[in-house]
Amino acid sequence: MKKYKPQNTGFFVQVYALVEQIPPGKVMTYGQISHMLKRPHGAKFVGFAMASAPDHAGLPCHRVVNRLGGMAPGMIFGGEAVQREKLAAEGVPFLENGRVDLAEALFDPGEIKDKEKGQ
DNA sequence: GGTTTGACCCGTT
DNA sequence: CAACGGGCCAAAC
Repeated sequence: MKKYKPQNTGFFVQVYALVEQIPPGKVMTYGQISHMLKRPHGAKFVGFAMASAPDHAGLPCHRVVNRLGGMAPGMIFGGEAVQREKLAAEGVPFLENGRVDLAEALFDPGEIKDKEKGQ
């Protein structure tokens, strides 16, 4: 019998809710999300949440990048180059070094609070 | 039901 | 300044 109840009190759920609020043309970093959820070193779990992303087909996990603005390895999105095209198609600016321009595309979490609070 | 792996970031040596 | 380890949720075997 599981003594843990993964319902709404899970770290993954909070990540899903946050990533889902990321608007097109914007991106977020694992560290930013983890720090937002009060997890000092939970950046791993944020990435794990993306890898374990269940039926969250509408979850823009491709908008979540690492601290360097790079994308996930392997063919998780069909190819790193593919993810880059997806972000570029949404209006996400890129740098000459092949990384996401976090200075312009980095989504501000404070807007989520204002949005949910305003509603 | 227990152990291991998994898309990372920050602190310390 | 650079490299290595730690951290701790959830699912799969």
